[in-house]
Amino acid sequence: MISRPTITQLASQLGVAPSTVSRAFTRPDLLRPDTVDRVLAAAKAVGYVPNNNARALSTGRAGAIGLIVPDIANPFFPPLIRAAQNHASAAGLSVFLADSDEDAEREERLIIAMAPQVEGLLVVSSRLPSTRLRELAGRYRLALINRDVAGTFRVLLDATSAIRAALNHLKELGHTRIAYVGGPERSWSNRQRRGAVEVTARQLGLHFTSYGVPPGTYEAAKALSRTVVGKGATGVIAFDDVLAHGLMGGFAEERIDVPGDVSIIGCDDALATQTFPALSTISFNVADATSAAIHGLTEHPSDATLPTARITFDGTLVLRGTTGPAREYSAFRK
Amino acid sequence: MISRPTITQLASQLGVAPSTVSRAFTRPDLLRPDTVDRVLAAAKAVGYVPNNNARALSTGRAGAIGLIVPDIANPFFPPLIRAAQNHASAAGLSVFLADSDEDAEREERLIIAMAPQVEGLLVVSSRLPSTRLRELAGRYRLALINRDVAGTFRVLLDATSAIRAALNHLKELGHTRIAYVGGPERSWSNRQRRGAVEVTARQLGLHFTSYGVPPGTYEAAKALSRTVVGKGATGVIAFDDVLAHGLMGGFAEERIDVPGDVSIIGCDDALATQTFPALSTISFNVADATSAAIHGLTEHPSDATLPTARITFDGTLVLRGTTGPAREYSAFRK
DNA sequence: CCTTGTCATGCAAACGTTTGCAGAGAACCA
DNA sequence: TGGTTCTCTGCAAACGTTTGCATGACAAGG
Repeated sequence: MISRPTITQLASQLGVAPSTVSRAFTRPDLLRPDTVDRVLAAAKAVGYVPNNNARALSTGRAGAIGLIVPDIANPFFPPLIRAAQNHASAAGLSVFLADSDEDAEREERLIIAMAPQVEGLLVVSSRLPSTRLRELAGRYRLALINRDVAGTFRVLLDATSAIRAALNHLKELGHTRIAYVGGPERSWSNRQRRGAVEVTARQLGLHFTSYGVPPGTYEAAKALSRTVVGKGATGVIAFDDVLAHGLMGGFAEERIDVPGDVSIIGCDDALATQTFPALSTISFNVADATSAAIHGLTEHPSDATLPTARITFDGTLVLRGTTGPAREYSAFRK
Repeated sequence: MISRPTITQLASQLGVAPSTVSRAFTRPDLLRPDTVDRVLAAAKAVGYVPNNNARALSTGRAGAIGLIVPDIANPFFPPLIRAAQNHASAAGLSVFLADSDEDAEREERLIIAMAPQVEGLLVVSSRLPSTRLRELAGRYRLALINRDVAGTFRVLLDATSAIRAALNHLKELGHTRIAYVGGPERSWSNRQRRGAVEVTARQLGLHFTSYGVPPGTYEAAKALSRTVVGKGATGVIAFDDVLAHGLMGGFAEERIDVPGDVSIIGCDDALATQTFPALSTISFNVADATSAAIHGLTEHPSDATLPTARITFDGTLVLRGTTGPAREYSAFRK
């Protein structure tokens, strides 16, 4: 910014060719070590920084990746964003972040606008229909996270086994009536988790009810809390920690004790211990998953779309303070 | 991506000059309307998207701004980030996001690395020393948010008047012993808020104590909660909602009732009603502040640093459920 | 019919890099 | 000494735009 030195100026100042300066940065192995030192020292002295745009234009590589999330305010995403930043910058890439605001059309516009400007796009928890996504993945370099579309490159956080552990745990505590409180309908994670709860409940002979909170907000979950417990569920699995937290907020207002009256397990481990009692939840290694996705983007030739791949990471059940022995069904019913 | 059409190809296909195609996008007023239509239609048909890098190289304008925040996971920032996205894209700019991780050195490295690649940098809640910041602002186009450094372009969320209102409110409720629980020491907001609480308390004849939770985390605040109330404060102002929430978590564990035993007011209005009882707090118009900062970046000639400016937005006290009449000091002391 | 002016478009240079190719020495070997 | 190989560096073209200037067409005015 503000008319910075160019490679040419630096070169003439040093009495070498521009290409030599360039190579000092990109292929130092081709130069005599002391030449490299000389160039680098001069560069530092005058504050030379390579112009990324010129570089991108010349090499055809953008030096950046895009990251699209449905809702940056959802606490699940910041750690993921941070991981993406770190892995990207380790690979010499910047990241463009965009928020689709849970809106499929906006998401698609973002993909189309960003894709040509970057080396690849990390699309997290896409709200687009699978067919559309497959089409886009055929045109652009997309790596999906938490969306299982056949024929694409995707990395998935799989809650299945952790949910099985969760329901086993609840059953051991004597719970027989289980509820699942779901989030956004377009969310693959939501459908996957609901399915896992349902089939596991059936296998274990537990009564299962499903609720939905499409907006996926704290408030909406809170508003639902009375219903959930009124129908007799004593063990509830929430789509994510935000909903779990919302349910707990509702319970608190209704003087329903957690875990005395009802046990609750969240998902994502995004709220850590910011809940009282501390939330039992399902934890994922988000950093590894993000790393895998970025590797997919960077390790494949940049002139083609990504290969088909399906990489999964299992979640683990972490028990904190919101699960406890079941109470008799009618004992606390208001 | 994946060998997209260039302006030249599109031009020869249409039988016009590349410059005509270029102008159809950038200066359509110079062309005959039907020419513009023809070009735009053809562009859409072949999926032509202007290459931002080439454009940036040619114009010298990067088409992007940078955004640096200390901790993306702090709920204060996502709404700000979102606002930045929206305002930037309205101005035809993308945004590069970076997280300094509360680390001053890392922040400086980020500024130096990003500044040359963007049209300007939004530095939010900087942790750098003022002198350093002033120096950087003299070299790069920086707009600071929530950091008051003379001689720079800065927009500030000013809590002073809201804090005065808060303390008046607490006094009316009968509170005489006020505590401030601060956050990161390098944070200007923290120092400003602490100062405001201190002078207002003095003016109102209230007993004032100050605490600090340098990491600024929920856990740290929670750990401090016993101390705060043990020393007799019945009214506490927290640096931000995260800390307020942490304190409430601690109080809940200690069976200290909010607002029965202690009243608490947060700041930032970032946790909305995600707390039980709903948190009284100080709310800011973050979107407007962000907009002002971005305007600063975009409305000034891009070949110079930003003019000195100091734009402030006042916060407003929003009372929800965490403030109530003071109890006798010893009445609930354990 | 000539001049002047306006409007729409084309030409070509420039933006700051990268990189294939070529050339200059130096070093080695016979 | 002459040839060969190697190492290092320079030259120049290319990447896809934008934009100042030039040009041609056409209309209006005299």
